[in-house]
Amino acid sequence: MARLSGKNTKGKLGGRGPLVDTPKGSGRRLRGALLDYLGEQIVTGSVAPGDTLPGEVETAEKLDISRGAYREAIKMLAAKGLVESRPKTGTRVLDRARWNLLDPAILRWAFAGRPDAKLVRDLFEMRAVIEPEVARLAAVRRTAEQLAAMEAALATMAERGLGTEDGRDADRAFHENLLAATGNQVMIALGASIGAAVAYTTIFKSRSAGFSRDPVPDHYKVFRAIDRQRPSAAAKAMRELLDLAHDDTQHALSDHAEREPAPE
Amino acid sequence: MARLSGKNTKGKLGGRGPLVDTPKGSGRRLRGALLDYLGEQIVTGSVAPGDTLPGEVETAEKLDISRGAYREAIKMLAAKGLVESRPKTGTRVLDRARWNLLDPAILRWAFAGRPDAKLVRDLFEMRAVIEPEVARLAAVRRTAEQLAAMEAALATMAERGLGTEDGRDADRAFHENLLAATGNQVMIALGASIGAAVAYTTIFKSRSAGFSRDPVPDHYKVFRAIDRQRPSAAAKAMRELLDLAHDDTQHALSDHAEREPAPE
DNA sequence: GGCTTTCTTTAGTCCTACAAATCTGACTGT
DNA sequence: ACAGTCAGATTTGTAGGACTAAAGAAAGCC
Repeated sequence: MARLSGKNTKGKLGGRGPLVDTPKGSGRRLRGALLDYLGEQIVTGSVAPGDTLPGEVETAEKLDISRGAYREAIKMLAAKGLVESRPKTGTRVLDRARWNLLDPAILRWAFAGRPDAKLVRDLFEMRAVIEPEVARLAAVRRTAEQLAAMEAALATMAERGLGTEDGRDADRAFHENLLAATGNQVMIALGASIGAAVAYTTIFKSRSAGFSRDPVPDHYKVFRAIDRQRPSAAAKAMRELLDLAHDDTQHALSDHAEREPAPE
Repeated sequence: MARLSGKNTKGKLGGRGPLVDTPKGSGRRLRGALLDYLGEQIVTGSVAPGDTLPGEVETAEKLDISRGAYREAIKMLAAKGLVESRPKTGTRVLDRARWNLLDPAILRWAFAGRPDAKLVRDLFEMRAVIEPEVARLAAVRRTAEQLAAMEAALATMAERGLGTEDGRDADRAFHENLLAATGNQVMIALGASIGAAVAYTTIFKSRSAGFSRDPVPDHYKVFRAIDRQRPSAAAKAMRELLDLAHDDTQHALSDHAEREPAPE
């Protein structure tokens, strides 16, 4: 029993009310909300690596949820490598190096607030390394179905534009089929993560600069090279596409954040 | 795999028997064992994507553990994208495409039994794409400390050989410092996952062929190029290193498994 | 002074009960 | 006959309690 809801001045998770504003008996995916809350706190740095979270009982009471729900959320964080729990010691945030950074949820949390410029740069650097090779492989291994799907996606992109939800979905579909065409599970998994992460930053692109550039020609170049089974041409076209996308994103980011002077 | 009786004929989780042989009240990291058990079952394909696991109460009773512990294990699987739970519907195994394949635990489960030849090939393909670029970046960005650490690791490798635990640790340390030298979080995370996965297959290499090749010269070539800040030379040396490692691994795998005729 | 033992804190496990979600199928109104 | 709605059944979700085991810290012993 003993549901104390007024002690808001203690640990890192400090003073806030109930996690979801639903009164108390309406349990609406409580653990999910808690997970997002904690995950974001950790990934954005509100609780730093090395810190130990307050005890389970304490936190559960403060957030007004059951200990079981809290534990399940913590276990999911542990599964992603964000925290580690041991008796007596408590639950502590692990070092960033041990985080499962490619986990889509972690990337989502990382981009929940303002995007971290360094992370965006690292992601694009990774993209620049793998995506041309993805295109190269796809040019050799693609099936007719994948080719057709890419063409269809391209058509939708051209018709709707990247300003619309449908257009962005088509963009994603294009890249997904491209990845699938490699037939490489690892690249598919990695590409999906990175693609999702980059998609979060696309929102900034659309907000700040308003898509001054038409992305369809670049994509079409890639598509045509893959259609004609020209590996090197596909890789080259993809490099160009990425360069342009990177430029746009950097522009958008620097427009959005004068306060972050690129810590290098 | 004698722990829980042979094959799963009845339910998907088949057999019975306590998960850990500790006598029921001695809770020795119960959830961890359960997690490994379930994860391996899923990743190795004993329960196929689309299947729904038996109910929580039923399974918990059968495995002789509490429902809470079982739920926590399931939630960790869910955090890795392996399963999804919904009321009434139950918990179902997600499609492979939604798995977080880069998660170290998933890779560990994948290599728990005999290595999947296709996965090994995909991993090496990915390595071949990113590691030369990692070396290229490291050649430009490496610090003096990282250089020293790599040299020390190299010395240990030369002294102890890859047949020893120390030698393998040094190998890992070499690659870790190489990754760190890129300064790219994403590459560090990905490299760590892939490196760990490849390390599992190294066991097969050492078992079957007995390391006919001395790996130190290849590594030293990479090191020297990075020391002298020659990006292209570093990338080239890394490509050669990977080619040799790939050859060795393929050899060892085909020695070990005549039954798998490369499904391509 | 160094080693061992006990103490105490905290996560780990278990249990029971109830709430919420959601699929199924019967029921009702048109 | 058909569609929409509602009750029932089933399964996960949440709650809150008690107890166990691990592990650091302090007391005690040699």
